[in-house]
Amino acid sequence: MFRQSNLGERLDSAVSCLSPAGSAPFAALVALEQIGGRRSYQQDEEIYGELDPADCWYKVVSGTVRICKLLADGRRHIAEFCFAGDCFGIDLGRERLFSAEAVGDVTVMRFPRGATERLIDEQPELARHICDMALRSLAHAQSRMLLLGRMTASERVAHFLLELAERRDARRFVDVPMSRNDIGDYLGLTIETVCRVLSSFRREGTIAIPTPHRIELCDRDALEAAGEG
Amino acid sequence: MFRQSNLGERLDSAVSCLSPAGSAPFAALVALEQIGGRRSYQQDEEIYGELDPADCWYKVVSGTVRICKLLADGRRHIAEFCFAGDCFGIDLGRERLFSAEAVGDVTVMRFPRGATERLIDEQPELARHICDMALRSLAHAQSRMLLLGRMTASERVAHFLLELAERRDARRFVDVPMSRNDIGDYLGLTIETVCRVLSSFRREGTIAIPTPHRIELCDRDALEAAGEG
DNA sequence: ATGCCGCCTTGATCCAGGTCAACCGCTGCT
DNA sequence: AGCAGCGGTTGACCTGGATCAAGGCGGCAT
Repeated sequence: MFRQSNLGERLDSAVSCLSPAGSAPFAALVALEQIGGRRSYQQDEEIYGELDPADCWYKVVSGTVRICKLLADGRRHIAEFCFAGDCFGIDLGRERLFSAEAVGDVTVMRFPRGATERLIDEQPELARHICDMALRSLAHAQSRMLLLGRMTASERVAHFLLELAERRDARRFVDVPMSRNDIGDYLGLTIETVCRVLSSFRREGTIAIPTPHRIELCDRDALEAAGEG
Repeated sequence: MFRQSNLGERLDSAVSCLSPAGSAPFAALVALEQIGGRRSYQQDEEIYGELDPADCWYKVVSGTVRICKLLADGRRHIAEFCFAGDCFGIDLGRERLFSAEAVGDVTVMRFPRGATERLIDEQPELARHICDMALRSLAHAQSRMLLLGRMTASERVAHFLLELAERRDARRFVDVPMSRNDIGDYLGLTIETVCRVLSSFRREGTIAIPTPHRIELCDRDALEAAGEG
């Protein structure tokens, strides 16, 4: 639908972190690059917090970002992980509803909202592209709702590993930049349950865990079977 | 941001069922109405099924629609309920990932996808409006993920009642067109748990249940407290 | 090197919500 | 009227995953 751009990076995401269609029109993307500024964050540094003004959006250059929310009683929910090429922080309201934090060291491009809206007015194709990304994210959010609402712990973890492998273009060895705690909060499980499921997959020979942050998919079929009834 | 339209109906939704911003530009909406056709469905009739071609989208005129997915083993997940004014079936792919069914008797407007895309090309403002709707739905999907991933049964049901009241503009008496089963599949609970939580709210005087499909919110504060820690 | 600290892993126990089952009450059919 | 069927409600019991607790292990500072 859209002409292939040579900027190379995808405009991925999901819920205020939009997922990639094809590529946006070349001219629009070049113009976008003009208004963005580069910025880096250390491990666990906050990129923005809940209730901060939502006056800009971001694209991950390198590293991993988590989009999350903390409830009053300490429960935490991670809405999304964003990897290199993914966009996040595209919100409608004036204030952030979620916070964004660096999982490891992270570099991002930062785009002011005002300039982007002006750009959209000049280049209507851009609106269509963002619309596309939003709809794609919506579909992703849908499948996550299904996962959170109706899937068992094993199904969630299997699904997570496969998603991770796909999004990071990994065939056999997947590196897992986030902590077990982060995984738990992303999947609606506790850290202990995540560990136990991973261990049981390992015992069954489905995966190997050379280090906690590197997982080998030994039997992808078994994983896919575990990921969906 | 957008001029108020006098078409009266909102373009609501969430995940392939988009939520309302303000109103789209008048001219664009008038043009939209031109290409739509009206159609009615009986209770539990399928409007479209999974894997059907996604060649059109819909707007609810009257009644309630459920957007859902059935897993192989019979587990069902309801992604969204759509009420009068809400849009649904705006998908990116060629095939439906979810099905849409009439909760009760339903009347919808049906819009061909091709004609809509041509209209968007002519009226770029429309793309921006759809983008807006998609982002709004994304925010809604986010909060549902939090609910499904991290909230207790009581919190889910309280949240559901408040959401229902708000979306249907009800102050004290909320009518509940869907079955307990539908509610369970929407909230990631069983029918029995939904019943039990409703009964416990009733026992505490938070709500009254004159009929199964009509609920009185007697103590909204208590409900709001139950809906969020 | 050594000791501390944070993250991961594993085991033991608990409980919220699922499962199974009975029954109620309404509706529609004979 | 009588009865069958279906959705809703309630009770008894079970279980998957949470919670609580105890190490293990690697990295880093002293």
